[in-house]
Amino acid sequence: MKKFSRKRNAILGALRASKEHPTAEMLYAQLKPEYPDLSLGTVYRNLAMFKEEGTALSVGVVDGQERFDGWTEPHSHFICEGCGSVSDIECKAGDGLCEAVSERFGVRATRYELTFRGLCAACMKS
Amino acid sequence: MKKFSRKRNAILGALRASKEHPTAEMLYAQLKPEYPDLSLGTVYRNLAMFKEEGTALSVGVVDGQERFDGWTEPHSHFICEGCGSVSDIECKAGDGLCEAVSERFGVRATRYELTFRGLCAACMKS
DNA sequence: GTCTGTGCAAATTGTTTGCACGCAA
DNA sequence: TTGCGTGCAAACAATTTGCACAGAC
Repeated sequence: MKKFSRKRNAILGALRASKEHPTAEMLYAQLKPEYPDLSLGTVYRNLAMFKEEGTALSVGVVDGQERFDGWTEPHSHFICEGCGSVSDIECKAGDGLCEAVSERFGVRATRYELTFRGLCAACMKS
Repeated sequence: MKKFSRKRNAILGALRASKEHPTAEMLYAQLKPEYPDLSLGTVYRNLAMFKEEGTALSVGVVDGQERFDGWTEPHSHFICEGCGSVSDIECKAGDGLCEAVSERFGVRATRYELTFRGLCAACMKS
């Protein structure tokens, strides 16, 4: 039976409140002041749990660190190759895409990720 | 000035010949018999170089290991969450997508990745 | 009291790097 | 001969894990 935990709650809250698609370290750094005895391992453990149960999802690994997203509605992402920032992209391009792929390739595709790469507005200036 | 190297050539050849979107370790294991003095570091170094110059590209990190692709024409991927296999998906969905995203979000999107996830045919049976 | 959640630090693992030597130009 | 390419092993860094204790039920 899964029990309540104040820290787990705080981690999920911080993840959902963030728009920067944070890494485990970012969440840890952000929560550490309020929870001085928080441990990085706990952040990793809970993020893995969220991902497993679908409460959160992974945007992928950017510059060697996994980025997480607390917004689970279908949407796309833009990753800046200059500064590594990740932002949301509204893009309702592909309803029925999974069905089409599943049928055509003999698999069961349950979801897809559409990720754009390039330079963000800030990095375009430099 | 960049010089020719027999091993680099072999690595690129093996990558291009493979359909399994191999990891650095997979390529190393495959080439080791023919090149007994091949080193894993060399495989990593050359893959990084290929990625940098656009000769090859990264499919992303699957189960903690980066998967590479020697086929650089635009196409999509299917990743099986059961066995971690990666396969190509023909999908010419989005011409003009980058332009649309760039304009709408004020960034310069130069490419995008469309990745499906689910279960492959083999894993569906179990 | 029982059993899940956590801190802590050590262990693991994919990847990178420094250095001396090998090989292409 | 010049200098890039490589083997090797050590270094690194993100993540995982074992264990004893804390906190939720």
